[in-house]
Amino acid sequence: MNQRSKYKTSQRDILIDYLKSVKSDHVTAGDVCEHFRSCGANIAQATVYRRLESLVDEGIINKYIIDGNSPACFEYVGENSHAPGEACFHLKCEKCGKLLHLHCEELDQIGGHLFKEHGFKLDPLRTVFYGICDECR
Amino acid sequence: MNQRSKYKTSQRDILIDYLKSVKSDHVTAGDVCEHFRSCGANIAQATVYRRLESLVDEGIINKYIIDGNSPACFEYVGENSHAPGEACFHLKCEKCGKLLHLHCEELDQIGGHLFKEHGFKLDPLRTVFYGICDECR
DNA sequence: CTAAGTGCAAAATGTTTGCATACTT
DNA sequence: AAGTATGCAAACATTTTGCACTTAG
Repeated sequence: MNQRSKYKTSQRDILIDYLKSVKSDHVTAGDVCEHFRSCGANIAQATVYRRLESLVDEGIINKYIIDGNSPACFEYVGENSHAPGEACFHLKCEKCGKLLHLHCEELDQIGGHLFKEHGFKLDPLRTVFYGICDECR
Repeated sequence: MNQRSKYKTSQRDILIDYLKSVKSDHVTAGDVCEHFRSCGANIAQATVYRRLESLVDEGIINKYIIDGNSPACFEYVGENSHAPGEACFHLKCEKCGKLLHLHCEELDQIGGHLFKEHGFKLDPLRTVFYGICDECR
């Protein structure tokens, strides 16, 4: 953690551009590598993982760990970001595997509650709610 | 999923006994293997993983995926269980790594809210809240 | 020039699988 | 006897690492 990039390399730029271009889609490190392989941008897998990690630390992208055995996924959230309003909750259906994004005022409050009552500063970006979605019931 | 055990084997019993004996502690599959290795109970790693998975499906133990890169951990919750009152929330500190258990009325309501407003049936056993704990701030 | 980033291939980690054998029912 | 579980080792998938080389500042 806290491994922010210090040099501006072409690989870093290309990576950001790609993430920006698929904005709001969640892509895995594998997806990114695959994309670069197919479009001829030769960026090593290790670099993808390393840069992805540092971009997370810089707040340019978010990392979501949806479930232990599938790869983590990443999402562009903006270079001048940390706009707290942008954060959305993630609901993962245990049945169909779908990942739902949810903006909800009321849910926002649980962060405040956890903080005030339990001294716990919730990180909505890392937190995923598991359950069964509407369609699957 | 849904791979409940059909035969009652000695390995299954020994596994349950062990999980019961460390009740309320979270142990990883690795911990379990290690324990069996050191105490002479020769149970293969594959069996540990297979039985752990089926015990989860039977509701005898719970599985928590704390974060993508560390192993999942398991906790005994009882053979005649599924007592809904037992469910507690899990808070994971991203800094010190501590895993906190939390019983909270108010939090219980978010399940109801998600269900009524968003048609999502929350599974509190699988859901882990990430953030920074009291001590680490 | 120096610190940081890159690519490659190899290692590490946690979990799953194929298959022959052994155990439950 | 039929069906399931076990043990072993090998396979997997994702992510990390070591090291020589290149690049940005």
